[in-house]
Amino acid sequence: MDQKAATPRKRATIKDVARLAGVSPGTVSNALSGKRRVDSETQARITRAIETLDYVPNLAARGMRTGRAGTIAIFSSMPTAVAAGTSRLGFLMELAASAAVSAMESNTALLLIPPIADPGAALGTIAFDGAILVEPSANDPYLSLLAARGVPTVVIGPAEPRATLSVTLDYQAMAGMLFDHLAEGGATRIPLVIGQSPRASNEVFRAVYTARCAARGIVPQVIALPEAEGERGAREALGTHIAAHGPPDAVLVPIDAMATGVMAALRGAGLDVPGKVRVATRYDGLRARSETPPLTALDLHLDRVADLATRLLVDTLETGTDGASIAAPAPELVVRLSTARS
Amino acid sequence: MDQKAATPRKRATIKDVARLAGVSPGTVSNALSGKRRVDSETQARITRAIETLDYVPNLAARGMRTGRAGTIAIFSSMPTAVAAGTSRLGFLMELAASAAVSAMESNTALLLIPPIADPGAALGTIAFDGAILVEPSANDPYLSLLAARGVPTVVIGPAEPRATLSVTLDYQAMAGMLFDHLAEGGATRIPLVIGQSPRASNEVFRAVYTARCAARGIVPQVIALPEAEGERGAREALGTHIAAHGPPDAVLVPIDAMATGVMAALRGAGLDVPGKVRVATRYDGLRARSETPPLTALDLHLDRVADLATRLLVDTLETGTDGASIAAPAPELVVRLSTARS
DNA sequence: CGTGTGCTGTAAAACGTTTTAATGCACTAT
DNA sequence: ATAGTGCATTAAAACGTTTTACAGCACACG
Repeated sequence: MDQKAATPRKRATIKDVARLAGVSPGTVSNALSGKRRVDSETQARITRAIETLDYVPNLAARGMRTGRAGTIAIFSSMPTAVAAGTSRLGFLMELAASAAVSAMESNTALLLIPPIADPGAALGTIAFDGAILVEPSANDPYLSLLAARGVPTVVIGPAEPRATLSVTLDYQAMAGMLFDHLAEGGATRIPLVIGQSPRASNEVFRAVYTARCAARGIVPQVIALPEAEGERGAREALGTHIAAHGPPDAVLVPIDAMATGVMAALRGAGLDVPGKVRVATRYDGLRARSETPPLTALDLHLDRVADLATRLLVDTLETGTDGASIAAPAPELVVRLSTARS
Repeated sequence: MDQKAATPRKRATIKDVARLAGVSPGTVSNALSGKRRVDSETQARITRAIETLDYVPNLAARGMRTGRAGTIAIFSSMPTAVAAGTSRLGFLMELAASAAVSAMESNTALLLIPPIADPGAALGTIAFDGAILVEPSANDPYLSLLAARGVPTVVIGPAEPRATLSVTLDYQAMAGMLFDHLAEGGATRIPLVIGQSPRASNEVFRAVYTARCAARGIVPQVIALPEAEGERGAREALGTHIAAHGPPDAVLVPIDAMATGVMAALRGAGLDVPGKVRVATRYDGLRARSETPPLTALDLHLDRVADLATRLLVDTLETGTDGASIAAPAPELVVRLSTARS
């Protein structure tokens, strides 16, 4: 039964095809790419030759000539890789999955680049024509590296002055929707639990939060802590906060890892959700949904966001035009049990 | 402020480096790859030249010479792309995320290949050295295509005679663990809701199920339906089943989309989970966890599975040795509310 | 002295495409 | 007739590496 390993025949090249079809390699190339007309009769001979020889073009050679790799890369910056962990990964993966199919529709393949220790060195190892950068932080190392290498890059995230291409997420709207939803039940004690790093997301949420608090005449309670402490940090911080200031009516906690901590703290304090306290977070991912009760969150339409980003990128690559900035579709509130009306 | 677009300087080539360092291109190549010794003093001159010229190797050219693309691709076969949808996607993405970091550790990038309409054509468009194929179906088109192209492929899934490389998932163990867990409460009416396509997963689950039913002297109730009907199909099928045969004690429903349908049917019939009926599914993903109540499932250790597969693949690529088959780590039961003891 | 033997280095030949400039060739318009 | 105009095709030059075969040189060994 052991089939002898088929002779490792050298793969047919474009020259072989040309010879068999009785034309020059150049003509075969044109027939393949459609860059110039070739007579329909020779066209036919060529396709026949391709079939019989089972020819498949050598992409490295083509790439060398054209200077294109036929791939785009999706990055998540995330210097503190480990801390962010699965939750952030879900966000990225949702984008990646959609980007992959959009890219494929444009005859481009998607490279999934995990957070890496030495971006500078690694970038030289990977061939790609353009990049999608997900929620870069304040002054992200990737952004400068990619710019330095002259790689067209579309940023998914906050409006980023350094980026020529972007699909901008409206953190303002997100914060507003979540806050209003929590406040509309008449809540007056609504702490904001948030990361303290200088990401746009943190800053905007904080700003909107304080503004709306002021508008409603309720006193803001900002609990900022390092992202790295995530779940545990949020649990402890909210615990001591409750001890000091008494129980809240609601909690706005954009980062889902922290939301888990918040839920634990509330359970610990014997505060029923949503009975006593209503809770909402930002990203409607695995984490928000597997909480008990599941958390109200935002549908950010990440599939469409990824699709927009990918199309923008490949368009730019193809036309060579200069950048553009597209707004992401408006987020939608997904009301779950954690904010159910009593 | 508007910085004039930097002159689009042509990128430095290895020749430029050679010239500046006063050596031949060949020597630079050797210095870079370490394939041959080069004098430490010239080595130093070369690295200096590389830095001042900001040289970064042209990967297409290198790839053409070496015949290596520096990438591996991860595929999910899934001809019926849409039907499978998000749930299956989660499974794939979990693998992909881990594979991406493992690959990167081996200086390889991971291509995320979505299900595509015309695999045969598309494969010629993408450059990769090896492939990871996730749960290929009975006679998967990809498997033959990849084999025909001579691309080393590791299969994650059932033991697959056609594959020389694989990380095998133990469906037998999975089915056994889930069944025993459901049966151990003394349940005697335990329908199996399952897909009817000839995937190994379906077949093994069915076989184990009937065997264990026989062992316990309980009568098997197999409800097989097309995967494509997924959630809705399972809901309707279980509904009519209950009408005909009365309520079950437990339901074993490996495919998570169908599990959602099963939960709906049970709710419809007024059967409390886990009070009246206990339910378990296979993949512990978004879907299982966001069910109410969340479903007992299996932790398949997909991160380790992906890591094994990736390492196996790059090892094979590097050493050129022949295939091997590795067993995936044993699955672990994750007991959730859907099978809580009353 | 003559001959082997390491050690660094080089020149030049690939690798398989795409692209550029040129070549016929058949027409049409003058 | 002559010149001009497309059109389909071709020959050959790139593209930037790696690799192969060879050369020089110093040194040790007989």
